[in-house]
Amino acid sequence: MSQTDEILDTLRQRGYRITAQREIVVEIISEAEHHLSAEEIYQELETRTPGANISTVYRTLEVLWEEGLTCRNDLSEGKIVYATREHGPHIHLVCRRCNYVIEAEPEVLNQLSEVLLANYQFRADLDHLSIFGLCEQCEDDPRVEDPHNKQSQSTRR
Amino acid sequence: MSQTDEILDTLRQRGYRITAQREIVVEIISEAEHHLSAEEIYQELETRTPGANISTVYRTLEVLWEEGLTCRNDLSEGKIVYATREHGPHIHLVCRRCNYVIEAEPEVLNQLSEVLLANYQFRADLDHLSIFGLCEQCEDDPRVEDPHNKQSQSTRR
DNA sequence: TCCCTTATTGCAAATAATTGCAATAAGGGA
DNA sequence: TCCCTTATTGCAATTATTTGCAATAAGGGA
Repeated sequence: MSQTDEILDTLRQRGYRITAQREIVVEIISEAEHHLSAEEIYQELETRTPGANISTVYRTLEVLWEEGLTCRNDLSEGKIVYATREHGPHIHLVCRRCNYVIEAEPEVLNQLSEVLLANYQFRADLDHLSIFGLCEQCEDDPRVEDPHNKQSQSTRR
Repeated sequence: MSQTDEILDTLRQRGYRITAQREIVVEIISEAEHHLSAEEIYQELETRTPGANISTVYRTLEVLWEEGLTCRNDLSEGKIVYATREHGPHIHLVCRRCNYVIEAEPEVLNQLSEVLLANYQFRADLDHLSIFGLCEQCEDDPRVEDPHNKQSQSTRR
């Protein structure tokens, strides 16, 4: 069964109604090579079947995320991005200074996952986690001179 | 030296200008008992010195966060909330289904912190991390019946 | 297959957050 | 202390996301 159908089936089993809009949104995310913003998904939806509304896209994405069927990440791109949980998986180390994103192995979180479950009975979504912090370059930067580093910020890499 | 002055001093040392607006925003966050939204900070700023603009608040909060002087969290409250890093510290386990938040000990992340630094040269901000997932109740919920659980959702706890 | 219940949608309005730009003012140097 | 540079602000407009509500339609039952 395809990725798309698996997700739709899960939704159906959980009592959600399968609408044309939801089908296509799931299809778009499943087929995507990389993560997509709500706006991008809406644009693609428009080309496939015009007439839908972007609030439907937002609501569909919310359902998919709440049901654990997609991941949703703030990668400092100015908007939230979405992808299937099969995409990747990797955790995102996002530099809060230069916005550079390092993709890290999710295995580093295995122990944490167990601890949170054992100590807090919390089943954490750790594949695709976003963690903010400082990359090596920003950590080493002498802060006093050019603290905002506007020029090199965008072209640092 | 007070919390407020420490933060302002750090900003000054890093080349930022200390404006009246920034002073008060830092003061408000430092004195706060709990995390605050940008809007709440703006309201408080208005009572202390009217005339400032909320975009200044947003920009100040961005600087403070980028400089590692405050934490910024999405706790599923519909808006981002801010607090000093001294507040707490604790990590937030946010249930993606019922929005319940468990406050967990940051110590569970000690090992992760070391691994990220050693393997990726990334200095992660792990105190005050938000992690989404499922709480015990939502994990155990039979999904097929009443998947949205609207009634009990808000009153579950 | 048709009908009924009610989840879902489209729309418009509201809220949250960001941004461009001209005016202002912080802080270093003379 | 005054001046100059330029970071920061206020304002208005823009973008991102959410929400209330009436109309629509999915899916189960007769």
